[in-house]
Amino acid sequence: MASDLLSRERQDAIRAELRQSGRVLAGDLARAFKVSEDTIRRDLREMAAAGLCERVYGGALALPAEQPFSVRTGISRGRKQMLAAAAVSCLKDGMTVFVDAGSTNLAIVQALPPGLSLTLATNMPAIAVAALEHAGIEVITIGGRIDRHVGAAIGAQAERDLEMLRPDLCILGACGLDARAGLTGLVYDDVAFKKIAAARAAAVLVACTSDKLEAVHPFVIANLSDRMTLILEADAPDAIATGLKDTGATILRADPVDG
Amino acid sequence: MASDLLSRERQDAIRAELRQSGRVLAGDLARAFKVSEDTIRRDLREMAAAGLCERVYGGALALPAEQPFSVRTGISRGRKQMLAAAAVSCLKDGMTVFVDAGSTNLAIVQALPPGLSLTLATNMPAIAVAALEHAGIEVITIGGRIDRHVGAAIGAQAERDLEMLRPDLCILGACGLDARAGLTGLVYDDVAFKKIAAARAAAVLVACTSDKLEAVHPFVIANLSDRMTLILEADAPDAIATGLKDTGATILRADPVDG
DNA sequence: ATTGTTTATGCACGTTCTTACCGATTCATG
DNA sequence: CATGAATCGGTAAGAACGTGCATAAACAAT
Repeated sequence: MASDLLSRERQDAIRAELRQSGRVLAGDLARAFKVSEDTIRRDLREMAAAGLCERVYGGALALPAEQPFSVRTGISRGRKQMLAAAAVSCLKDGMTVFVDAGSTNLAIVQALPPGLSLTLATNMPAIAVAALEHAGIEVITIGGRIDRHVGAAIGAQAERDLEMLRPDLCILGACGLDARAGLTGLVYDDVAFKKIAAARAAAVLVACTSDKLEAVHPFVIANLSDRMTLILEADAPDAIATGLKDTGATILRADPVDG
Repeated sequence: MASDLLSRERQDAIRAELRQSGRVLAGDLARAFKVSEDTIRRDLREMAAAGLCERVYGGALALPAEQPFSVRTGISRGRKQMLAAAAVSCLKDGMTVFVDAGSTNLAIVQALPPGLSLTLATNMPAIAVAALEHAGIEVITIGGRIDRHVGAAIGAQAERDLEMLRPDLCILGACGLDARAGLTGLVYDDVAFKKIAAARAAAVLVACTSDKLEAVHPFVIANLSDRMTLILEADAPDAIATGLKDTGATILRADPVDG
């Protein structure tokens, strides 16, 4: 390994190693980069703080890409459940629906009532697995390279597969939702995919937890329009809701009672 | 098993083992990880405190909730686990592997050791989800209509996706395995897909529970040849094993001991 | 050029973590 | 109830850790 790296380069190299083998040891890295273990520890601490790895005693581990679902799903499962219930009301027998990646969308699919018959396409394996639990659903997967961060297929192959579909409804996973900026996302390839998916559907539905409201991310998925239905949580501020409604989108509130 | 694991990694490995076989013994784990039983006991205590397992005298049990998988997987879980361990020994870092549908193959993917870096393609969403649990694996899905009976994408679109791959190894799910009839299957579309998958790979591996031995189904996937490796259970009759070996295939026996 | 500021690094220190060993206790089983 | 295995709590050694501080390099402003 090279010896004279900038700290940023070193961290990138650590990230690469982490991606490859899933784990790094502080001592090994210090020897490889010919710096003190203190420096490595500082790097690992920073990377952990930035959410790039999990710091453990002795080194660091790559965080399981599954974290978005197992952890995030667990944290706010109750709230997502309510969003899901509201989303289900927009589905009708016989519809063809494309379901984008995201833990909220996974909750929606899990919450589908038995007996509903749909054709459901998705690029996220976990959603496909959940959909297969329901007897009435015809499942179609969009293939391609799975992005660990998103947990779903995105990229050229996935976009090509998408072109076989003209769904009645596209259920998009949101990263940021803002009346002016529209629907925005963090990961470029993911956004590119969502954009195509949204464009091909007759209607678009976004179920959005309150923490995503008024968030603006660097890449634009779509502007809000009357083609869109937004499902907000019961506690979403009225001011924001009316602001969103002014864009022409349909606003649904998740029912606060039960869970 | 690797010897020099971080404590967190060890606990993750225990969790994986717990997910698959449902139970672990303190003594076995101590031997497998080459640490004292005290250390294992401390791990199990912590995991139990964190609600990740149930501590019992002698080891620990998986929580009932941790077994969300299909009925078929559960039936012969222990035996599949042993087949999986043998199959893992055929995989090497950097390989590109296509993994066909099947509960045995799902067990294989779940049993992959942490740190192994592979490119893994599959047509079965549940396998993709399992593969994403492993940090070092690049996952590619084959899209298409999901056959409910098979639990994976088969049909025209899936076969088209397959043409982008030239895997080093194809891990096939078997329905019937017989020295004369070769590898056979019940579902026509599924067989057609498997046939293409097998033809495109440099080598083919089949992990086969004993109940599939000498079974002959209506559709032929492939004849046995020296391109094939067959993994049999420890209790498979020797007569059948030698019969299979005469076709030129490599025969591996799943080790009955250890876990 | 010089001065001050920021950043990266290494070192020293006390602290925390992990582990193995030991003794006392509890448990499963005949 | 007797016995051996499994368990728990405590302890000690050694590794890993974080913090504070000093040094050095990079950079901006004067």
